[in-house]
Amino acid sequence: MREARDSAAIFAALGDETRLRLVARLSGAGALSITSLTTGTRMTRQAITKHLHMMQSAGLVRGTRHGRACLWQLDQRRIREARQYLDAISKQWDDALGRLRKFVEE
Amino acid sequence: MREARDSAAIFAALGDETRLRLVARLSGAGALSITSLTTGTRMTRQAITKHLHMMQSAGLVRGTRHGRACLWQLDQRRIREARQYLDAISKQWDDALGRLRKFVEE
DNA sequence: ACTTTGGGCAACCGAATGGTTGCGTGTGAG
DNA sequence: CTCACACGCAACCATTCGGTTGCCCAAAGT
Repeated sequence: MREARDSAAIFAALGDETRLRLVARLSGAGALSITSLTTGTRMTRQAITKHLHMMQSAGLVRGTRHGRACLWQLDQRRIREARQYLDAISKQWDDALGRLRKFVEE
Repeated sequence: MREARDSAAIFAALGDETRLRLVARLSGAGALSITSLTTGTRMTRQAITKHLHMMQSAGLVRGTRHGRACLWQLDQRRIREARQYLDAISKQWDDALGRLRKFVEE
């Protein structure tokens, strides 16, 4: 199984309501600037910036300067990694249930 | 899409190395007591207890008293919910890419 | 009956989190 | 050129988090 530390970082990055909303928004819009991401959040631009940097250090998102704006977009690979981790957990769980059933039957 | 708050709680519960290890262990073993979960962690039993309670309040895990031991096991539904959330994000992302491509082509 | 063993509760602690404000800076629009 | 706009940086704050210690309780083992 994948290293627990890295996966934990991804999940931690997703484990905040504000950040999850940002991810949802980015997943539908492609790339957005910080100020446009700030509108509708009743939070400061700095708060959003912090969240974005946090997600970037987790590899969930990346931002590129474009003129005087800074456009941020998802990096979908990490999302896939997280999905795979959950898949592995589910599979292991199912296997364990299967073994248990087999054990009970014998 | 599902309420962001609940999903964030699930991801937050998964977003810690210790807890993720507990989940991995529980997914393979079925049901374990607190002390048996503590062995091999170089942490106090109380720390593990706190993590378990935290995960329980997120719906990830549930514990039932059994004699003087307390057995904890995964609740796989929340893991599925988390997977579905990530699936939705991925799908939305793919759709957005598709629209972008279409837009560029026209 | 006495002692181990598995666990709960509460207080305490340092460090990280989530958020704000204030100020400085480069870029682009008018 | 000038000014507004989008952003970065740093300090600061309250709260939460991850973890420990100490004490106590009840269930089992001997």
